[in-house]
Amino acid sequence: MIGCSTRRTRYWASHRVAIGAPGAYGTPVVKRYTLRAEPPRDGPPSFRIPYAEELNPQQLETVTTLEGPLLVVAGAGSGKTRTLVYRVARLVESGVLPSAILLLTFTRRAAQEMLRRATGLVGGSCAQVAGGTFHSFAHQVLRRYAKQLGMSPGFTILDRGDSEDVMAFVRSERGLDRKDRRFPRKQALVAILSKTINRAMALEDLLATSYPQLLDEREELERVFIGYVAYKESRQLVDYDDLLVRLRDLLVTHPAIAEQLSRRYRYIMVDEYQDTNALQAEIVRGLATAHTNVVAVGDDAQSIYAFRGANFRNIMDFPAHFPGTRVITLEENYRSSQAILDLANAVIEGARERYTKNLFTRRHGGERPALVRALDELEQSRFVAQRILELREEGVPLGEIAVLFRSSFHAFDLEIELGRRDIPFVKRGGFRFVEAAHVKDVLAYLRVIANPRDAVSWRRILLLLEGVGHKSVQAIVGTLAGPAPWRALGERTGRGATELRRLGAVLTEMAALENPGEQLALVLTHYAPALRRIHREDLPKRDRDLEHFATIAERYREVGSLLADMALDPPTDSVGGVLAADGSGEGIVTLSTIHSAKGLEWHTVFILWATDGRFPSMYHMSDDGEIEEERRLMYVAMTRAKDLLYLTCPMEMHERGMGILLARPSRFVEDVPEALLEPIALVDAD
DNA sequence: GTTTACGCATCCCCG
DNA sequence: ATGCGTAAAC
Repeated sequence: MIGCSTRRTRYWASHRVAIGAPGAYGTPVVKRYTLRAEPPRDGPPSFRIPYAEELNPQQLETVTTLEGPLLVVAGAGSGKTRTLVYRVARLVESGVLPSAILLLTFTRRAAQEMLRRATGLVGGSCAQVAGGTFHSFAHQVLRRYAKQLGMSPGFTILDRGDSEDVMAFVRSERGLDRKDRRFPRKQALVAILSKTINRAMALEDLLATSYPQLLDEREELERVFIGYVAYKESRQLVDYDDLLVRLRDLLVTHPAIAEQLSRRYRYIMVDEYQDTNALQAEIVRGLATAHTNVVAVGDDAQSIYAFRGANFRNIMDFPAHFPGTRVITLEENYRSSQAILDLANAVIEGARERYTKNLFTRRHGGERPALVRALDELEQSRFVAQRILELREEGVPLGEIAVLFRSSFHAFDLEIELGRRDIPFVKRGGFRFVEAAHVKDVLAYLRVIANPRDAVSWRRILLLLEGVGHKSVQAIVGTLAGPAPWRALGERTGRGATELRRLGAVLTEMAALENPGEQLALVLTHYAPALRRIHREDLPKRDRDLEHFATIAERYREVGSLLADMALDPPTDSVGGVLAADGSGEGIVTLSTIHSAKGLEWHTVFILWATDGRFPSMYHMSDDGEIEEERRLMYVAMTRAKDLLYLTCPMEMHERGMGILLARPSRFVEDVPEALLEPIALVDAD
């Protein structure tokens, strides 16, 4: 059973009924037979790994407590990943089948990395361990049980841009896009709906607390959202939130399936628990019906995804949902020097709310973190680039250096400077290449083959045709039917008939192929003229992107998994500057948003734009909760550094519409005792 | 019905 | 600075 969550679940289920979803009524009563958990086995197992020698007492307790609910509050750099890796190894060494372990992480890369390390430890393969993000796990389960849910296994996953397209369509259908009618934009609509779902709030309550100016529009908003849900439902479209909602609903309305899943995954571990939301917490509870072997690992001081509906109080609530939870706290930091930790601790101590632990380290001393005041952004870039070159001279490999920032665009100028000085770097986070218009176009062709009812993609590829606009698209999409609707395209007459015939032909040819690489080759040939006609600027770059995409596609044997990965785990790295002539093995500099740097560490870390207004960002200074999240973000950024930490602070900010503003250092470092920071002023050589 | 040029608001973090 | 909706031109 779903335990203590039953009442709330019912509320949500009936809330869904209101917007046209199947309800939770008539749930059959299932008799339960509890199987004993494994192990115990006969006699104590013998372990190859000397756990007690390699782990501290708290880590050891985490690793050896195999049964029952466990909450691990793990501070930054406290060996959290290491502990999880050893726990997987311990389970396997204890005779648990790898396929009975479920490891839910924030990115798929994190899961893969942990399993790789666990495999190295136990000497056998941990590849059978189920792992990934909540979204990818939900996708797998929904595909497997699609039939019972009345879904096609080939359902299409909408990314945020797709969701916005659908929302814009529904919005204009209701005549809300006229200028005299003030109504939220598509991005805002998607954000509002998503928040009601991820925070489990009624629309009215969300509006009252977060969007009071929209209270008068409540009924119209509700109608738009109903339209949005209906549009998706009739076309086998599933957005990110649907993946979680449908998995949760599956667990509630199909107890037999929940039981089956729970018996299959006897050992569940959830990483980064502070960044899960109410819905994800409910999924965890729904999976733990046949047992309570759930480990939640997280750090309330590192919660940085509230904007996505995450709630760090999930951590505090965990013991209430799982009676008998053992709580273990990891407070020893193995990563950072004392000087860096002192600063980070001082920043987090300024928070309104007390967090659960204080970090300490045995790495006493260390160089004081520096606060570098630069005149403007150009000077900041010059300082960072020059300092990186000096560090390299001093023997710090480029791969051990990272530059972190609040927002992707904060690094634009630095990227130019690094390129000018031939410093190789990779940028993570921010704009992703699958979101570029030309890549989305190409993906749309593959998507209509996989799901012929995917109207979002149909609209996209039809609009590419010359002489076809919104009205014609509407008419054509209305006539599409059956399992291979592209066959009918050639039969249309009038404007754009030739183009449509060409499109019909290429889709027919594609449908006959199985291999994603071959399908894509056809698309690229077909798409080339449209690309040149529509996206005139940056042609060479766009060509390179598509080539890049082709090499990715060739790695897949099946289109469905290619499309799912592009939506759920898209490639984020875009290599800029000069590629490392990497005979040296010294790696390349990492440029990353702080969000994408979660869980990583470097010898030297630069934090750009530690300027009030940029960090904390101006858009997040209105309410206390948001400021607190910015503070935790700063804490996360600082605790990525092992030995050297530089905060750079340009004193001039260029703000849209306001010209140049004089600014102060971030309030988070201004409030800190002076002794913790080394102030540095920049002086020009000439 | 389709395309394009122009004024307006909006700029982040992400699966 | 860029992308959106809207109005006038093709």
